[in-house]
Amino acid sequence: MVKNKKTDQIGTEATILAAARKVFTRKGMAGARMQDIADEAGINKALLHYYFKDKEKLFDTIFMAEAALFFPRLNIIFDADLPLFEKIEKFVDEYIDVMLQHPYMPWFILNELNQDADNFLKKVWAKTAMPKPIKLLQQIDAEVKKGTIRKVDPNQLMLNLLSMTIFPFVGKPMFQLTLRLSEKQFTALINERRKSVPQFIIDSIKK
Amino acid sequence: MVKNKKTDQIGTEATILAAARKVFTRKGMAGARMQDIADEAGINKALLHYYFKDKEKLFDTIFMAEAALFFPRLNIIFDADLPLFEKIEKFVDEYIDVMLQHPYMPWFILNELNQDADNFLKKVWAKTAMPKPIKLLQQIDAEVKKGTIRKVDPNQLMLNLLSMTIFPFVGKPMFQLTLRLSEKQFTALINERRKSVPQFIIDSIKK
DNA sequence: CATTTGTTTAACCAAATGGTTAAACTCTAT
DNA sequence: ATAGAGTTTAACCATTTGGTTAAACAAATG
Repeated sequence: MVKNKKTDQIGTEATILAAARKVFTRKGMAGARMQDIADEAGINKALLHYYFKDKEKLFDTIFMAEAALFFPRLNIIFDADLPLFEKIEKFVDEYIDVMLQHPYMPWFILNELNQDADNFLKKVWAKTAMPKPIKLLQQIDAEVKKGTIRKVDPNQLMLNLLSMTIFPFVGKPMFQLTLRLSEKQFTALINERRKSVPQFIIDSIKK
Repeated sequence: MVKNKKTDQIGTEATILAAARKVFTRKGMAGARMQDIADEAGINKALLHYYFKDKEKLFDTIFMAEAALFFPRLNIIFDADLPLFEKIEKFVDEYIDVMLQHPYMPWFILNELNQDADNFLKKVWAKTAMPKPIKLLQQIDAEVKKGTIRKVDPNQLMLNLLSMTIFPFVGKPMFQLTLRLSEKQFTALINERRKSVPQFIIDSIKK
């Protein structure tokens, strides 16, 4: 048996995965064409099926791998033993990190969730970890009761936090067009948000 | 020539459009099946094509009609002659209105923008009105300079405003699952946002 | 050199899908 | 009553697409 071929195997496999990710992100699962993926990867359809049995398998492979990256990290921060403000700062900063490295993921995930939430639940959140914001919600509630922050509905604050962190990635084309931002300008704006979003939130809720 | 048939014609056409909207929203343009739309509308494929030449035509009809509802309204608020805080309040309130009436639209629009921004530009924003937030941006800038609000980057504030207003609709399934909200609870939460979001923003930027 | 794995080429198949067609039936306005 | 619009039925066609297959080639390992 040959072993060193693995180098190439992994190379090709990675190429395919990257290509597929690109196409799936642009066109969605239904809109993506196996031929497009093969083209994007610079290989042919036969080889594509040599590596991945079928479209669904390919999709799931990508999706699960990426999803496994996203959600556990969420929970670690949610449950961390940190003061509220620090937790918010950390959340925004870390999540912008992950998203800058995988800018297509939010869209990917929302797409799946939107099309078949139940399936997503079984397929992804059963195997990785469903986001469990309870602890953070309780923490907010506690701070409100202690009177250390303004009276806010924890759910609303959570919605705001997630919206401001995630949405710019989902609505990127929209923002780029309406605010007339180049790629660089957009990334710069996003990076500023590591500071500006927590600042914005804290300014709003601190007494 | 018969004329009164129009009553039924409009009835059927509207039924088709509603059905198509539903299916397109769930499955996206590529994933939607004409047969599904026909079924959803309680008619047959032949009749579907009797009313709408092809899938693209049907899609565009829906899309343009809805988009024409969305964007002009945006600009009216952006350009309105109102104090900043009131403008923010009005924006959030009105947009939640439109979105509650057309909950699928944000997703629809983002989907299109994500798949082919250039095409969207030509097809939709050329014919309706591209969002032009300049005036609001300038207004924010002016307030900062006047010293009536905290020093904020207008672009960042704009991102925050749009994110908090739109994202809950886009991420609805995600929020419903993670926050364990029934349909009613979710709608209630959204409705509270008419007040809570402007409040949140104003609390953050007012001096 | 021979064997194995990776890869291409090119033809092919079956299923799904968008779209068409023609004939017949229903209803209603005139 | 009749003509035309709305509608159904059912068969049909062309194309796209996911996926397969077989033969041949490349490269490297043993």
